[in-house]
Amino acid sequence: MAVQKPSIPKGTRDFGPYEMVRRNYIFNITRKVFGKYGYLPLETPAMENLSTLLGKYGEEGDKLLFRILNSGDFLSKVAPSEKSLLNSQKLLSQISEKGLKYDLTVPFARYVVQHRNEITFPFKRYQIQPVWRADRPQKGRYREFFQCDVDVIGSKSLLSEVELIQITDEVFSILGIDIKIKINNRKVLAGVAEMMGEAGQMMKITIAIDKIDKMGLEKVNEELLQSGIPQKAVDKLQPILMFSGGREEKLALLKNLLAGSEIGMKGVAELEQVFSYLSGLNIHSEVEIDLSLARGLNYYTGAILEVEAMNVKMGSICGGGRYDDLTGIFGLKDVSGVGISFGADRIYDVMLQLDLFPAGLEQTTQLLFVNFGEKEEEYCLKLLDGVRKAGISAEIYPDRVKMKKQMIYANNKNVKFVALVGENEMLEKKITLKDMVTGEQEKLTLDELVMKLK
RNA sequence: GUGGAUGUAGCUCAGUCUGGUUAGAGCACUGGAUUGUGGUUCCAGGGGUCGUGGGUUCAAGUCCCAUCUUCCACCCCA
Repeated sequence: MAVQKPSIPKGTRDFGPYEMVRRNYIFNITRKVFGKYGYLPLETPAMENLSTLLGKYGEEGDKLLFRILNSGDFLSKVAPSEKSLLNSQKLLSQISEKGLKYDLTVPFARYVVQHRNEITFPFKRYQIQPVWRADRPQKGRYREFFQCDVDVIGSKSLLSEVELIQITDEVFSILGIDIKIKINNRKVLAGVAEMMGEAGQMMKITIAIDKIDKMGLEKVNEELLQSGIPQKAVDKLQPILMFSGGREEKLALLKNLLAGSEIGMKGVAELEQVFSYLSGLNIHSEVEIDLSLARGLNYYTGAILEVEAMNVKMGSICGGGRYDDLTGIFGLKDVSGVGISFGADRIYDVMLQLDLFPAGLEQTTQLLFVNFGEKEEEYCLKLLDGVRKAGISAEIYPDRVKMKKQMIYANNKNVKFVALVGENEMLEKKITLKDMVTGEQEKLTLDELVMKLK
């Protein structure tokens, strides 16, 4: 058989020990903070039935789903008339019924509905797992990446929104990343569309607001007109497009503009309530109303959140929001949820760029016993046991090879101390301990060594 | 999905424009200087289907086409 060059699929990565200790550092911190706020862990399968996934993420999302081919002779059951390439959409639905999960929120909703009788509501869970998207990879975008989700489902209280902001603030403050939390509300966006007389065009309008910084007022207006929105409606949007000012002014402007829209006013009230709760708390990060924040996932109905890192160019590192009826599709009505998702891979990239990982994360072995030979091996094995029982991570070099090789091993692995036990030490019942940083060495008893390293 | 760049040793890259002996460097690796001492130094050595497939040519790492990979921008997103 010809030797083939090993490789992994586009947009996926191996995580070596260097990456893993740093990734675990992030995961451990998020887990700890989530737990502190009363969230419990959950895991769901890597794959879901396509019926669970399709239609939840918009048209774009459906395209980005990884589909899994049915097992066995998957073509045998397809009618010959549908095997033609022209029929690919129809064909696809018959040869594939499972897909890799696209996010953690939809499988979570599925779980909640399926287990509704075992769950005590409000249900607070966190979930740290990989998700897959068939996107074209680029900076900070992977086809397999990890999300750390926290959600609370079964409560409409805005305290949950506030709690998510607190969690976000705490996690990033521990990690050392300066962030800006951007908040908006789908009800406000719906109100804006309603006020323009274009209630159905909320997404189009929001995308246009989003482009104002990049393209400028004229181009945005042009694009709106081109996409079939009448001049009269576009005119009504101008105050928002041309707006500049702080949070208070923004809220005042919205109240004024959306006075005729019940849903819009509700959204504004929600925003105000959240900020009122926040005002009494000690939040380090900047929290800003961003009217251009839309978020593509079409299950959001209330607050929407996004986090971006300051001082570094990277897409959003967190995103989330409230979904009033995600469980409705699976047959459980009137259960509102809200959650936020931490993008572990982007957070990792940001921390690497800003050099925020603490030193010494990968040091595992504190002490290495050099292997001098058969008798020494046996003797060291007992010492090793004693050292480990004292809680010190230690190992013996498994092969009786040249000392130089063993020292290089210790050095490359960042082992802090090396124990040298040969004939002399065995007679004296001592251990020669070498400090790999200073190069100094001294003869100690086992007890003295344990005291020193503990 | 659209547009642009990229691919040469395990890694980072030179060589490609202007085709012509045996394709180079640094790092890493192996052995030695040093048989109980690593991280510094010195010496020696191994390692390449030049991403893959096709074409042009007396001759292709170098020119042409296709394809894949990675990266960047757009779209969208974590």
